[in-house]
Amino acid sequence: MPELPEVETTRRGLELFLVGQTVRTVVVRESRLRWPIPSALLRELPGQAIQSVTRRGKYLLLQAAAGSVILHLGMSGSLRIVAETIAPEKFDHVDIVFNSGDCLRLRDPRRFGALLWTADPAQHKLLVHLGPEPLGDNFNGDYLYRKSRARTRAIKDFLMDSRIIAGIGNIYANESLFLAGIDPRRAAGKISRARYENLSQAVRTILEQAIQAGGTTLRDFRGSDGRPGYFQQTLAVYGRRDLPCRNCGRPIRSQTLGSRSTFFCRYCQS
DNA sequence: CTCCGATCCTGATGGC
DNA sequence: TGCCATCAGGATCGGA
Repeated sequence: MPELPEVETTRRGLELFLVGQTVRTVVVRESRLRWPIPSALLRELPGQAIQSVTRRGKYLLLQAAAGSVILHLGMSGSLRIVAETIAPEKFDHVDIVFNSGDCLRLRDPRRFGALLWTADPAQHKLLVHLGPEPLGDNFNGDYLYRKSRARTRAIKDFLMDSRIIAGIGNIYANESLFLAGIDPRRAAGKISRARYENLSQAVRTILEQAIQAGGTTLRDFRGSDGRPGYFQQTLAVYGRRDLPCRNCGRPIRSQTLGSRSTFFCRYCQS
Protein backbone atom coordinates (compact mmCIF):
# COMPACT_ATOMS: atom_id res chain seq x y z
CA MET A 1 0.00 0.00 0.00
CA PRO A 2 1.24 3.50 -0.66
CA GLU A 3 2.71 4.98 2.48
CA LEU A 4 4.37 8.36 2.86
CA PRO A 5 7.69 7.16 1.43
CA GLU A 6 6.01 5.75 -1.62
CA VAL A 7 3.94 8.85 -2.08
CA GLU A 8 7.12 10.90 -1.87
CA THR A 9 8.85 8.73 -4.44
CA THR A 10 5.84 9.00 -6.71
CA ARG A 11 5.89 12.76 -6.24
CA ARG A 12 9.51 12.99 -7.34
CA GLY A 13 8.80 10.96 -10.45
CA LEU A 14 5.67 12.91 -11.32
CA GLU A 15 7.39 16.21 -10.78
CA LEU A 16 9.94 15.47 -13.50
CA PHE A 17 7.24 14.57 -15.92
CA LEU A 18 4.25 16.79 -15.17
CA VAL A 19 5.62 20.24 -14.45
CA GLY A 20 4.93 22.44 -17.44
CA GLN A 21 2.43 20.07 -19.03
CA THR A 22 -0.99 21.46 -19.89
CA VAL A 23 -4.14 19.48 -19.25
CA ARG A 24 -6.31 18.90 -22.30
CA THR A 25 -9.10 16.91 -20.71
CA VAL A 26 -10.06 14.65 -17.83
CA VAL A 27 -11.62 11.25 -18.51
CA VAL A 28 -13.58 9.75 -15.63
CA ARG A 29 -14.64 6.13 -15.95
CA GLU A 30 -15.59 5.71 -12.31
CA SER A 31 -16.38 8.74 -10.20
CA ARG A 32 -17.10 6.96 -6.93
CA LEU A 33 -13.86 7.07 -4.99
CA ARG A 34 -13.57 7.91 -1.29
CA TRP A 35 -15.56 10.96 -2.26
CA PRO A 36 -17.15 11.59 -5.64
CA ILE A 37 -14.86 13.37 -8.07
CA PRO A 38 -16.14 16.97 -8.03
CA SER A 39 -17.52 18.49 -11.19
CA ALA A 40 -15.38 21.55 -10.47
CA LEU A 41 -12.29 19.49 -11.31
CA LEU A 42 -13.65 18.60 -14.74
CA ARG A 43 -14.65 22.19 -15.29
CA GLU A 44 -11.53 23.95 -14.00
CA LEU A 45 -8.59 21.69 -14.76
CA PRO A 46 -8.62 21.51 -18.58
CA GLY A 47 -6.43 24.25 -20.03
CA GLN A 48 -4.41 24.54 -16.83
CA ALA A 49 -0.64 23.99 -16.76
CA ILE A 50 0.85 22.02 -13.88
CA GLN A 51 3.19 24.34 -12.02
CA SER A 52 4.39 22.08 -9.25
CA VAL A 53 3.89 18.69 -7.65
CA THR A 54 4.03 18.75 -3.87
CA ARG A 55 3.19 16.44 -1.00
CA ARG A 56 1.46 17.02 2.30
CA GLY A 57 1.38 13.90 4.47
CA LYS A 58 0.12 11.27 2.09
CA TYR A 59 -1.65 13.77 -0.14
CA LEU A 60 -0.22 14.75 -3.49
CA LEU A 61 -0.95 18.21 -4.84
CA LEU A 62 -0.76 19.14 -8.51
CA GLN A 63 -0.73 22.90 -8.46
CA ALA A 64 -2.00 25.03 -11.31
CA ALA A 65 -2.82 28.71 -11.62
CA ALA A 66 -6.54 28.39 -10.90
CA GLY A 67 -6.25 25.83 -8.13
CA SER A 68 -4.85 22.44 -7.17
CA VAL A 69 -5.65 18.81 -7.71
CA ILE A 70 -5.61 16.86 -4.45
CA LEU A 71 -4.75 13.19 -4.85
CA HIS A 72 -4.77 10.48 -2.20
CA LEU A 73 -3.90 6.90 -3.06
CA GLY A 74 -5.80 5.32 -0.19
CA MET A 75 -5.03 1.65 0.25
CA SER A 76 -4.64 0.48 -3.28
CA GLY A 77 -4.15 3.50 -5.51
CA SER A 78 -1.36 3.89 -8.02
CA LEU A 79 -0.44 6.43 -10.67
CA ARG A 80 1.22 5.91 -14.00
CA ILE A 81 2.11 8.00 -16.98
CA VAL A 82 0.96 6.30 -20.16
CA ALA A 83 0.07 7.31 -23.70
CA GLU A 84 -3.64 8.07 -23.83
CA THR A 85 -3.98 5.51 -26.61
CA ILE A 86 -3.07 2.67 -24.25
CA ALA A 87 -6.33 0.96 -23.35
CA PRO A 88 -7.30 1.34 -19.70
CA GLU A 89 -7.60 -1.81 -17.64
CA LYS A 90 -10.01 -2.73 -14.93
CA PHE A 91 -9.87 -0.25 -12.03
CA ASP A 92 -8.18 2.44 -14.14
CA HIS A 93 -10.76 4.99 -13.02
CA VAL A 94 -9.41 8.32 -14.23
CA ASP A 95 -7.08 9.78 -16.88
CA ILE A 96 -5.80 13.34 -16.68
CA VAL A 97 -4.86 13.83 -20.33
CA PHE A 98 -2.22 16.32 -21.41
CA ASN A 99 -1.67 18.13 -24.67
CA SER A 100 1.39 15.94 -25.21
CA GLY A 101 -0.82 12.89 -25.70
CA ASP A 102 0.29 11.28 -22.46
CA CYS A 103 -1.94 10.98 -19.46
CA LEU A 104 -1.71 10.51 -15.73
CA ARG A 105 -3.73 7.37 -15.07
CA LEU A 106 -5.17 6.57 -11.65
CA ARG A 107 -5.80 2.95 -10.79
CA ASP A 108 -7.49 2.13 -7.51
CA PRO A 109 -9.22 -1.24 -7.06
CA ARG A 110 -10.56 -0.52 -3.59
CA ARG A 111 -11.47 3.06 -4.32
CA PHE A 112 -10.31 4.35 -0.95
CA GLY A 113 -8.37 7.01 -2.76
CA ALA A 114 -9.48 10.52 -3.60
CA LEU A 115 -9.26 12.97 -6.49
CA LEU A 116 -10.40 16.44 -5.55
CA TRP A 117 -10.08 20.03 -6.67
CA THR A 118 -9.53 23.10 -4.54
CA ALA A 119 -8.98 26.73 -5.37
CA ASP A 120 -6.79 27.10 -2.29
CA PRO A 121 -5.03 24.09 -0.74
CA ALA A 122 -4.07 26.09 2.34
CA GLN A 123 -7.77 26.33 3.20
CA HIS A 124 -8.87 22.86 2.24
CA LYS A 125 -10.66 20.88 4.90
CA LEU A 126 -8.50 17.78 4.44
CA LEU A 127 -5.23 19.67 4.67
CA VAL A 128 -5.79 22.57 6.99
CA HIS A 129 -5.73 20.54 10.21
CA LEU A 130 -2.71 18.40 9.37
CA GLY A 131 0.19 18.46 11.81
CA PRO A 132 3.79 19.10 10.74
CA GLU A 133 5.61 17.01 8.17
CA PRO A 134 7.62 14.28 9.92
CA LEU A 135 10.61 15.06 7.69
CA GLY A 136 10.26 18.81 8.08
CA ASP A 137 11.89 21.31 10.43
CA ASN A 138 8.88 21.72 12.70
CA PHE A 139 8.89 18.12 13.78
CA ASN A 140 11.16 17.24 16.69
CA GLY A 141 11.20 15.79 20.19
CA ASP A 142 10.23 19.07 21.75
CA TYR A 143 7.15 19.35 19.60
CA LEU A 144 5.97 15.86 20.51
CA TYR A 145 6.67 16.47 24.16
CA ARG A 146 4.65 19.68 24.25
CA LYS A 147 1.74 18.25 22.27
CA SER A 148 1.46 15.16 24.42
CA ARG A 149 1.29 16.66 27.91
CA ALA A 150 -1.74 15.40 29.85
CA ARG A 151 -2.74 13.13 27.01
CA THR A 152 -3.74 9.68 28.17
CA ARG A 153 -4.10 7.96 24.83
CA ALA A 154 -1.57 5.37 23.72
CA ILE A 155 1.56 6.74 22.07
CA LYS A 156 0.95 4.71 18.92
CA ASP A 157 -2.53 6.17 18.53
CA PHE A 158 -1.07 9.60 19.15
CA LEU A 159 1.60 9.13 16.48
CA MET A 160 -0.98 8.06 13.92
CA ASP A 161 -3.16 11.11 14.52
CA SER A 162 -2.69 13.25 11.41
CA ARG A 163 -3.52 16.37 13.38
CA ILE A 164 -0.43 15.70 15.49
CA ILE A 165 1.88 14.55 12.66
CA ALA A 166 0.99 14.21 9.00
CA GLY A 167 1.32 10.93 7.19
CA ILE A 168 2.41 8.35 9.79
CA GLY A 169 0.57 5.14 9.00
CA ASN A 170 0.27 1.93 10.96
CA ILE A 171 3.46 0.37 9.61
CA TYR A 172 5.68 3.33 10.40
CA ALA A 173 4.17 3.95 13.81
CA ASN A 174 5.00 0.36 14.75
CA GLU A 175 8.49 0.49 13.29
CA SER A 176 9.38 3.86 14.78
CA LEU A 177 8.30 2.83 18.26
CA PHE A 178 10.39 -0.32 18.03
CA LEU A 179 13.45 1.61 16.93
CA ALA A 180 12.93 4.08 19.77
CA GLY A 181 12.38 1.28 22.30
CA ILE A 182 8.99 2.61 23.38
CA ASP A 183 6.02 0.39 24.25
CA PRO A 184 3.20 1.37 21.86
CA ARG A 185 0.66 1.08 24.68
CA ARG A 186 2.34 3.67 26.87
CA ALA A 187 0.35 6.83 27.57
CA ALA A 188 1.59 9.66 25.36
CA GLY A 189 1.55 12.11 28.25
CA LYS A 190 3.88 9.99 30.36
CA ILE A 191 6.83 9.88 28.02
CA SER A 192 9.89 11.97 28.83
CA ARG A 193 11.37 14.71 26.70
CA ALA A 194 14.49 12.61 26.14
CA ARG A 195 12.49 9.66 24.88
CA TYR A 196 10.52 11.91 22.55
CA GLU A 197 13.80 13.16 21.15
CA ASN A 198 14.69 9.54 20.42
CA LEU A 199 11.30 8.90 18.92
CA SER A 200 11.37 11.87 16.58
CA GLN A 201 14.78 10.73 15.34
CA ALA A 202 13.47 7.20 14.93
CA VAL A 203 10.53 8.41 12.83
CA ARG A 204 12.90 10.33 10.58
CA THR A 205 15.30 7.43 10.24
CA ILE A 206 12.58 4.93 9.40
CA LEU A 207 10.91 7.18 6.84
CA GLU A 208 14.17 8.12 5.18
CA GLN A 209 15.23 4.49 4.93
CA ALA A 210 11.87 3.60 3.43
CA ILE A 211 12.10 6.42 0.90
CA GLN A 212 15.45 5.00 -0.17
CA ALA A 213 13.89 1.57 -0.53
CA GLY A 214 10.83 2.98 -2.26
CA GLY A 215 13.05 4.93 -4.58
CA THR A 216 14.72 1.78 -5.75
CA THR A 217 11.51 -0.02 -6.51
CA LEU A 218 9.60 2.89 -7.91
CA ARG A 219 12.25 4.23 -10.24
CA ASP A 220 10.34 2.72 -13.13
CA PHE A 221 6.91 3.59 -11.81
CA ARG A 222 6.01 4.80 -15.26
CA GLY A 223 6.22 1.28 -16.54
CA SER A 224 4.54 -1.38 -14.53
CA ASP A 225 3.44 -0.88 -11.01
CA GLY A 226 4.21 -4.29 -9.52
CA ARG A 227 5.98 -3.74 -6.27
CA PRO A 228 5.82 -6.37 -3.57
CA GLY A 229 6.77 -5.09 -0.11
CA TYR A 230 9.79 -3.04 -1.03
CA PHE A 231 10.44 -2.26 2.62
CA GLN A 232 9.54 -5.76 3.77
CA GLN A 233 13.05 -7.01 4.40
CA THR A 234 13.70 -4.07 6.64
CA LEU A 235 10.59 -4.36 8.78
CA ALA A 236 11.50 -5.13 12.38
CA VAL A 237 8.08 -5.76 13.90
CA TYR A 238 5.21 -5.03 11.52
CA GLY A 239 3.49 -8.24 10.43
CA ARG A 240 6.01 -10.32 12.41
CA ARG A 241 3.76 -11.76 15.09
CA ASP A 242 5.42 -14.70 16.89
CA LEU A 243 8.59 -14.30 14.84
CA PRO A 244 11.82 -13.64 16.74
CA CYS A 245 12.62 -10.06 17.64
CA ARG A 246 15.57 -8.94 15.52
CA ASN A 247 17.13 -7.51 18.65
CA CYS A 248 16.61 -10.09 21.41
CA GLY A 249 15.17 -13.11 19.63
CA ARG A 250 12.04 -13.33 21.74
CA PRO A 251 8.69 -13.53 19.94
CA ILE A 252 7.06 -10.38 18.64
CA ARG A 253 3.68 -9.76 20.25
CA SER A 254 0.65 -8.37 18.53
CA GLN A 255 -2.55 -6.86 19.80
CA THR A 256 -5.20 -4.47 18.64
CA LEU A 257 -4.70 -0.89 19.71
CA GLY A 258 -6.95 1.93 18.60
CA SER A 259 -8.57 -0.67 16.31
CA ARG A 260 -5.28 -1.22 14.45
CA SER A 261 -3.00 -4.22 14.57
CA THR A 262 0.01 -3.41 16.69
CA PHE A 263 3.32 -5.26 16.84
CA PHE A 264 6.03 -4.91 19.44
CA CYS A 265 8.66 -6.66 21.53
CA ARG A 266 7.75 -6.85 25.22
CA TYR A 267 11.39 -6.83 26.23
CA CYS A 268 12.96 -4.29 23.90
CA GLN A 269 10.14 -1.76 24.24
CA SER A 270 9.05 -0.28 27.56
C1' DC B 1 -10.48 14.47 25.24
C1' DT B 2 -10.97 9.64 24.22
C1' DC B 3 -12.78 5.64 22.50
C1' DC B 4 -15.82 3.03 19.51
C1' DG B 5 -18.05 1.58 15.41
C1' DA B 6 -19.46 2.43 10.76
C1' DT B 7 -18.10 3.57 6.20
C1' DC B 8 -15.97 3.13 1.63
C1' DC B 9 -14.00 -1.60 -1.41
C1' DT B 10 -11.63 -5.80 -3.14
C1' DG B 11 -8.00 -9.29 -2.80
C1' DA B 12 -6.26 -12.58 0.19
C1' DT B 13 -7.11 -15.98 3.58
C1' DG B 14 -9.11 -19.78 5.91
C1' DG B 15 -12.76 -23.07 6.82
C1' DC B 16 -15.67 -26.56 5.15
C1' DT C 1 -11.73 -27.91 -6.10
C1' DG C 2 -14.76 -24.38 -5.20
C1' DC C 3 -17.59 -21.57 -2.56
C1' DC C 4 -18.65 -18.53 1.24
C1' DA C 5 -17.42 -15.72 5.17
C1' DT C 6 -14.16 -12.80 7.21
C1' DC C 7 -11.08 -9.14 7.42
C1' DA C 8 -7.37 -5.72 6.67
C1' DG C 9 -6.55 -1.14 6.11
C1' DG C 10 -6.35 5.12 5.66
C1' DA C 11 -8.95 8.46 7.10
C1' DT C 12 -13.17 10.60 8.41
C1' DC C 13 -17.26 11.12 10.98
C1' DG C 14 -21.01 10.72 14.32
C1' DG C 15 -22.11 9.28 18.77
C1' DA C 16 -21.29 7.81 23.56
